[in-house]
Amino acid sequence: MYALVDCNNFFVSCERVFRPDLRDKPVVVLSGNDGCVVARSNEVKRLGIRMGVPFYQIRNEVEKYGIVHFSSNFPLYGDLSSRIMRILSRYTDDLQQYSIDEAFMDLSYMSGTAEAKALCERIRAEIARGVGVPVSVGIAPSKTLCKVASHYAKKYAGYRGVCVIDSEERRTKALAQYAIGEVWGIGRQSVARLQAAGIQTALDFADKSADFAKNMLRLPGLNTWRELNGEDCISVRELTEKQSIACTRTFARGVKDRDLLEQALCRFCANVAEKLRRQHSVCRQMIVFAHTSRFQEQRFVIQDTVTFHTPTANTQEMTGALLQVVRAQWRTDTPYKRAGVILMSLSPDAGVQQDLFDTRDRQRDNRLQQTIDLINARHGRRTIGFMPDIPTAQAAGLYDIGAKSPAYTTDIRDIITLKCH
DNA sequence: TCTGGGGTCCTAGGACCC
DNA sequence: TCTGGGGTCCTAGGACCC
Repeated sequence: MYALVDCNNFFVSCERVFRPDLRDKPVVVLSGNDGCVVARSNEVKRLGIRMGVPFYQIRNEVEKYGIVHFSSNFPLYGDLSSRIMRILSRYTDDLQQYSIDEAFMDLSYMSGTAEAKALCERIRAEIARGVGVPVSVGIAPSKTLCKVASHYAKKYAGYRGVCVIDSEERRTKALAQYAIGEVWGIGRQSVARLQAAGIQTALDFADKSADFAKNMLRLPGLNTWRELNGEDCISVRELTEKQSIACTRTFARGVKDRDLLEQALCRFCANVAEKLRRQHSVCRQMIVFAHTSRFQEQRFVIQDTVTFHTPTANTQEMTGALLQVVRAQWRTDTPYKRAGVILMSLSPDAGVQQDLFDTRDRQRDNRLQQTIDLINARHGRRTIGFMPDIPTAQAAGLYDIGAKSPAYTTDIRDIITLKCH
């Protein structure tokens, strides 16, 4: 038996924690450069504004209904998320965090679903009181059914935030009203194929044979089919050790200056390398890219995959390789709109295979890197680093973040002040 | 004019091995 | 003219997720 704890309209709810005046107002949170809508309050959902729609396309609605918008503030969301996860971890030995705003709790130690439901109601109240974010809970024997249950918990106020699927009758009733495209793991391509075969609801699919599911959608589809039929067979990888680490950005305006592009990429590189070291990994491959707008007819691309013979987590070494790529492929007068660094083929930093012909003094590199990390940990991020880097990305005009809320919980300068009279 | 970012898993096909 | 069988590993790309 699992419980899926899922935050309602997470980013919007985070903003509302410190802006209670917006609790019943229409609110959206936007992606980078205030490009697209990535979170909507219920009021906004009711207006029919779709997830992912470009913000400029809803200017009229924003004006008409007084929709309040925020640029995304990940330090805030990440911090509130970890507070919620900490609460959840007190009630299970096996907490599987699936994303920033949801986690599965293994509740098989509970005696029955009534007990589990009561516990989840308490957890829900504790999170509301301790963090201020509303959550919904779905309880069921498989993760896919938990997703279905949490959907109903959100949709119908009568559930008071906790919905349980614990009998054959409840399962079939829930799946019969559940559109196939809403099922976890069934995306657009799969929906098209299934609908062509006459399948409309989750129950239509669950009632077919295992062979049908496998032939239609391969192994992942078969697993979804099993889960819909109550079998627990999808595992969620622990979030702690990443398989790949990326930092990519779209620039508000095209970058035509090579120095500026190099500075931006070097900062991305410093970011990913830092994350890599924090999880005690090294990488063997690094993808570096920069390209022009994907909405333009003619596209120009800088892209290369660098392979490190000796896997590394050293910012200096990675930065050097990155600059070589940019300098080899750079075109003048090309407005690069998006760029990024992606690290792949990660492995633990203990037990790195040495290269007999390695020319770098890795022990020395590591001592320098550790010292830099130590200084930055003590005196703040990017107190020192490797050139080229940008002192402040905003100063360089690379991004638009006009409506970002303060870092209420992660920067002492942004802490709220209470005035008591 | 303006159109995000960061992940995972699976599969097919090629290179290579004996 | 005829041209094996059974594997592993790696990679690119697709599909999907939030």
